[in-house]
Amino acid sequence: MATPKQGDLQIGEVAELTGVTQRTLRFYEEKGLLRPPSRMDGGFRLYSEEDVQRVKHIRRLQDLLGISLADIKEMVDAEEVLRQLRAQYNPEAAIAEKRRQLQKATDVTKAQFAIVKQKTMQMREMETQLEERLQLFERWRVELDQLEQKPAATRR
Amino acid sequence: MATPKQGDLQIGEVAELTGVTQRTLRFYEEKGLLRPPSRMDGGFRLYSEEDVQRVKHIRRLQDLLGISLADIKEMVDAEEVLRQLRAQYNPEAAIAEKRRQLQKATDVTKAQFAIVKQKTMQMREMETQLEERLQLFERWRVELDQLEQKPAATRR
DNA sequence: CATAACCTTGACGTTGGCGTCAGACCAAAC
DNA sequence: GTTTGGTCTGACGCCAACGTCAAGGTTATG
Repeated sequence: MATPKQGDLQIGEVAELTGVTQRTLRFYEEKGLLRPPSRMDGGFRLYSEEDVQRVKHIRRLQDLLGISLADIKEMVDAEEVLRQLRAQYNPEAAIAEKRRQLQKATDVTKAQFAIVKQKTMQMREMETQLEERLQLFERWRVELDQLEQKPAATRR
Repeated sequence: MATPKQGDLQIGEVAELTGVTQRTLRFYEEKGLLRPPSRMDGGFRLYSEEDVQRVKHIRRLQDLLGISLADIKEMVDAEEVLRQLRAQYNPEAAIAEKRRQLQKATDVTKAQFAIVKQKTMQMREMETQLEERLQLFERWRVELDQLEQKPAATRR
């Protein structure tokens, strides 16, 4: 943990890779959206590639779903459970506990899925609405063209 | 404008119909998202059914696209242009002006359409991701079931 | 006409999601 | 070892999108 392992990134690099500021990264950590990264001897944060992915994921959720960081925290927490499940998958102990965690992760994921699915549908509705409107505009444009043509034709 | 026309609604009713607070309605008016409604003699606001639709629309945009009210204002402004076009469609005067407005409305709508389309696609990506994850969970659950079954079987 | 229920305009408060310093410390290069 | 550049922890600032009084005017109801 003291020796900066290869592949680890400092906060500035992560900021550049993810497109957020350093302040934002510390803020996410503060709010529990990012697990506290390891540190160098001097105290500098050392992020993993996984952390980078997580930040990108958080931003996608923010941008796409437009939900609060608190809600996003719930989601990424569930994914943290997933990570843990994957990690200690071999140790046979506490199967009941694993089952519980798996159930929780499943529930959260299903909830997310429901939200996303509903939003997707509404978005597609809006998409077709806009498409229809564009067609309407096109018809109007044609009408305007004709209005401009006729007087010009009758004039000569 | 002084006589409360039938079908007009006071702010409280609009609030209930749309699910927003009165404060929010005044706030939207302040920010130019709602055109200032007519008033009763005493100064009470009188909204039309169209205003109600507009509020609902604004909320849909907020909820679905997760964009700022400033951006939403641009969108609904464009739709106001549309309304005007529809209203004064007969008067032949100023065809060039109408063409200009139509062009603007078309541009804005196309921009909206692009945004919505992109978001829709990304949402569908996320949808399939979540679906795959759920399937993974299901497989794990089955594995856990087997882990529980085997020791029970070898024990007897 | 009194009284309850609704509405008005300020004006200040709040929350989320960071931005922006300040002052100090750490790391890397010369 | 000193300079240069990245990073640290507070702490205050800021904007959007409202919430929440306060003090008063308006409208409907008995």
